[in-house]
Amino acid sequence: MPMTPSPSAHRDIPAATVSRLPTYLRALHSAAARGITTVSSGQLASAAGVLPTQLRKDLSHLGSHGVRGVGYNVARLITEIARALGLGRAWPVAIVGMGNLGRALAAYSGFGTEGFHVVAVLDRDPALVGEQVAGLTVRPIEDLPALVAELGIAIGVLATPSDGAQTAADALVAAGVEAILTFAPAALALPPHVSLRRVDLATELHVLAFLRASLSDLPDVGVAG
Amino acid sequence: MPMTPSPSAHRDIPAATVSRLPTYLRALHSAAARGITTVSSGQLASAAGVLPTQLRKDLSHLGSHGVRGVGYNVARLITEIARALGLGRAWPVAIVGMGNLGRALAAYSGFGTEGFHVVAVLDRDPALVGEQVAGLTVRPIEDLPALVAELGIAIGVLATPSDGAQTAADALVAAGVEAILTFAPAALALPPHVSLRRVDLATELHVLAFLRASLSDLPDVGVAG
DNA sequence: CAGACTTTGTGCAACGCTTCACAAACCCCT
DNA sequence: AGGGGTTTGTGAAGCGTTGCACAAAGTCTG
Repeated sequence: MPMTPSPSAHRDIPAATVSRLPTYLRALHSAAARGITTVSSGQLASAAGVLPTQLRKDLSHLGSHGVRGVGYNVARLITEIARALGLGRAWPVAIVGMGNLGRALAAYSGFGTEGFHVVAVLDRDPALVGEQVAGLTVRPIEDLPALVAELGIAIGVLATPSDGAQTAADALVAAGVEAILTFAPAALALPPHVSLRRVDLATELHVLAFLRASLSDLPDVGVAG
Repeated sequence: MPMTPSPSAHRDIPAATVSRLPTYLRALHSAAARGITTVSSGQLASAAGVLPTQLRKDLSHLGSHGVRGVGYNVARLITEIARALGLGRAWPVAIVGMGNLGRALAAYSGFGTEGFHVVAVLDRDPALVGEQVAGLTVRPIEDLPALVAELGIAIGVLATPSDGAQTAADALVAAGVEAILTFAPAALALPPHVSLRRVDLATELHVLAFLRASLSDLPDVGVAG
């Protein structure tokens, strides 16, 4: 079995590790921009807000190797992480739902790096169709199959209200999109081969309220000034 | 203060459970709105997208008790979860950074439920100060201490670019805010008593790219129609 | 009132992730 | 060339979370 002997650490990267790799990548880009060519696990870890041990264990899953006594080559590590994450190709993104959040996401600069590009914005509301948002014309949902085929859209972002989320998700899946990022606080039913990622702003606030409230319960902390 | 002896399961609720409670709460509100007064763990779990066992274990940390053979009383469970999360009081929120994202968050309806209210919006840029956003006047960062004292602000939301995030966070902490939700993709250094929660949109896209890419690597899935 | 049925609550095992401790490997200086 | 210092890579322990299996507890029917 060939199986590409050395650089085949593709799979079996723990999910927790994957979710930290983008942070490492950002810190590495920042270091490279400052002309730094080598970093130790301690430096990189503190830039990323994790422990050095965790960074090293994370990196060990990549098959990437640092140099003992020296550290990691910044440029090489950037390449390794980018490859592990599947970057290095273009990732055309479509955003469905052009309310406040959808507009902000369309204009958000964080969505325009590392190969991610918003190439289509859509809305169900005919009143919004045809408007210009972040340099793009708002299209109706019915255009999705054509847009996906034409632009190679690989990721769909749902910024619709909760009630429209399932319908919009179904439309994305029907059009061939297999990765969805949703901001709608609703449980979506999707085929198993579609990857889903949820960002729930209300939940984050609730968790913070819980943390803050249990803080106040504590006997002697944070009361006196 | 009486201290309410029996229902004091406040602390030692697992973090994973806390992060699911808001979802349950939302499903319960939806059920209540439809006139449903009793739900089984199976029904509620499927509405929330988790397994019934997990729902029951989560709920067991609340001290709340359902009725065997019947299920949970919707109204009572709403009260129990809300109390566990520290809801039932007002949570004034301040948003720092009035770029695209900050504006969208200020107008986002999901931030206006369950006692959460955006009561102040701020920006470092003098050109933005004085503008109206979502019915509020943009204030300069220097006003934070006065606003926190006056409005009882308990939660700060950071929607600034990465470079300004640490400064803005310091200003929030100095003003007395002890819970921060940040959208800036930067590692923040904060005093240990301040609760921090990060939402990183770029990371979510990267993770999706990884999931999508490993999907394509798979031998025989999703290729043929 | 008894027995069948339903649904909750929970001890326990399995799993994954994090952290520690330490050996292996490399550089640099003399 | 050798020794000291530094940093990586990883086995193993510790911890929290998930999922299972089953007993306990309640309702409903005859």
